[in-house]
Amino acid sequence: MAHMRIKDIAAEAGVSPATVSRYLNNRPGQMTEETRARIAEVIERTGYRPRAAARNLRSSRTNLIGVILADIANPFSSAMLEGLSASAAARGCSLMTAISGNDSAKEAESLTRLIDAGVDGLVVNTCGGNDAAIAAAAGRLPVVLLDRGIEDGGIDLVTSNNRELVAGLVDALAAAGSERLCLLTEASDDSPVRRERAEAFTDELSRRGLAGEVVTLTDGGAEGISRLDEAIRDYAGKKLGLIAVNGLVFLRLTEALAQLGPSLPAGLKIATFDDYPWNHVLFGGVTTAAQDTLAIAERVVERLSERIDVVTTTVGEAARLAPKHIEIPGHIESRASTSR
Amino acid sequence: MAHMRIKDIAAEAGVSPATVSRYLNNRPGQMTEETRARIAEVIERTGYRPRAAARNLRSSRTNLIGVILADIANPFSSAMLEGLSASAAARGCSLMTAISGNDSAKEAESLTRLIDAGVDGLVVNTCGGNDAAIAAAAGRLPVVLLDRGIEDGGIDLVTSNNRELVAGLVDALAAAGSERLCLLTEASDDSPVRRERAEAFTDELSRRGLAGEVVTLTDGGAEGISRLDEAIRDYAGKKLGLIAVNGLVFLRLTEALAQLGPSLPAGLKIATFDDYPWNHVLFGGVTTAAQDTLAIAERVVERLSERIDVVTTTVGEAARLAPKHIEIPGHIESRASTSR
DNA sequence: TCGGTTTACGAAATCGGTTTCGTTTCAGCT
DNA sequence: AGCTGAAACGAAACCGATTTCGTAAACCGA
Repeated sequence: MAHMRIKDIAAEAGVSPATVSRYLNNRPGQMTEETRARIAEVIERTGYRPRAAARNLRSSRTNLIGVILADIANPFSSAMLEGLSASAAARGCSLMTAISGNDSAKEAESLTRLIDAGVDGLVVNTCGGNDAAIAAAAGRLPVVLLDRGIEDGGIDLVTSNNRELVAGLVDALAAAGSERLCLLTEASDDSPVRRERAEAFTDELSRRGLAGEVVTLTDGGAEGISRLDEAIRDYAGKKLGLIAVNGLVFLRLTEALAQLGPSLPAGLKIATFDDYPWNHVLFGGVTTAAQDTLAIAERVVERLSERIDVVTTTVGEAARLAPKHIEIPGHIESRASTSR
Repeated sequence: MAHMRIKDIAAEAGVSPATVSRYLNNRPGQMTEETRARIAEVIERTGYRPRAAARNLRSSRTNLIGVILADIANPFSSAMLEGLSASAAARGCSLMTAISGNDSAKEAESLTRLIDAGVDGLVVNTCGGNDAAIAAAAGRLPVVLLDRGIEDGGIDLVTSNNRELVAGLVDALAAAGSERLCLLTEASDDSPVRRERAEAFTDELSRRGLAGEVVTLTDGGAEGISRLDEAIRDYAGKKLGLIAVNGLVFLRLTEALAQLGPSLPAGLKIATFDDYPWNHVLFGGVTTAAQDTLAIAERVVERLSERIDVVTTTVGEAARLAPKHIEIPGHIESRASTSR
């Protein structure tokens, strides 16, 4: 037979389609061990697979999770995607992905495209500029924000414990003898993550009575680099410690320092966020605040599943889950760049 | 109204559901400019969005493209994903992604999960071990292989023009004065890509009358590195040139060379495949065979779309498209590591 | 003016599952 | 035996679009 339908299976097994459906979804309406076995045998023998579209239509459930990522070039994002994929698969769900490439318009378009496709829930690593649209989406279906929140609040958010990680890096630099610290950021990146890290940084400095500041590199290589040189010169002889607020800033920092020579100027210590592969290699190893991407992904999917279950179970508007900010601890990889 | 259905729109516009459907899919059966406008107005006003599941069921088309990636940590893969996402979106399709993590079992599972979900076609960057399953899948729906072919053949394959890229790297090294060349590979990687590059490498050497060989690093850091040291020592004083067969091998090479100092031993030249971000930084810039990931992605989606159209259009088994191997030219980024 | 095509559109079947609402059967209890 | 309640299952409605088929009106050339 070209295409088996549930009624064919039912006929073959001598039961009704309803019973086969119950079997497929192992529903509470129990069935005899014998009929169960008979249906199983027929399905096994014929290699029958239920048509997802039909199932989706009637049950208005797709087992699809939409994922919108801001920047897949960022290893954080790709690690996240792998984690999400695994966690979703473990729950029998597939991922529909869209990449916004840090373009708000594309992000908005992805939002509607995924919702129109009927995803059960949405994971959004927003690039910003769509707070209203995201809030609206969250009103229509479960949404969990990944790494970057939106102003509104009211939506679940899963991030690393940035304050702790910042403290860890400051620790490492201080222990390595740095007397003044700079947190390097980029002008173009005004994300909540960057802001949170910057705040935590200044808080941490004042808590410890350390000198330092947040240095924003303007975009466009040359200017940013000269700005950096300046910062380094300013502190020359004062045991400077640098923290790159993310992996991209760290790369730019590396390029800038390259002209000063392959190893760090005496007394200069470096640390960075995001555990990129090259962190093991550059400067003989850079001390890194590593995020636990797998754990983050797992929590995101877990949380989303909870919400999806609530939506499909609850009748009224009661029993809503209160929005949470879930923080996943990361850890510090101490490497050569902060050895004494 | 809670959920608008097409019949509601039809009633509101004073036409039949069939006409609204024609409007939604702008079908050949033309309609009056006036009714078109009336329908458009109602849809606009009500914010109606057709239910994808219903549409999928009836038309047995989902506008979904399944993507299975072997290793998302590889920047090649993430760049590819971004390209695929963009190309698919341009055709009104969404991506369903699965990450096999180079695990054959997961790949097989992803294969059936995506097919069951009803994707219109499949892009597979296989990790190997599922040739039969993939060939079977290709018999049931359009499949395009990405970067890695399978033995069978008979399935479309899109790759870079590896032979040309190998020749380009050999060129660069020869021009930089290298007298003996090594292509560094890893034992665990027995992919067709690696084999093709290795073949092209030896062909190219003999064509030019250059000395050299393929060196396979055994896996597990220590042993691989000692093997590399050996290779380097063997050729000491003979102007050695090294080519890393891919970005991961290059990273390991870098670690191994780190103990020899931050800059290259005199006379040692290096080049690598895959334009990773750190290639700009390490050794002051590494000459790289860069693949045109965007072009590859575009061709993959284009080819898949062709096949999908053929499937949904053609009645009989006639008019099949012959399988093709499409090669996309890349280019060589000359950097400091191969300057004279 | 009249047969023959198009064109614009509607009625109803259809896609293939799930879900609701019975109905039958049978064990357990009085 | 008669009653009750639960367990096992079937009949038929249903999800919301698309698609086929048919028809009335408009158009067109002779």
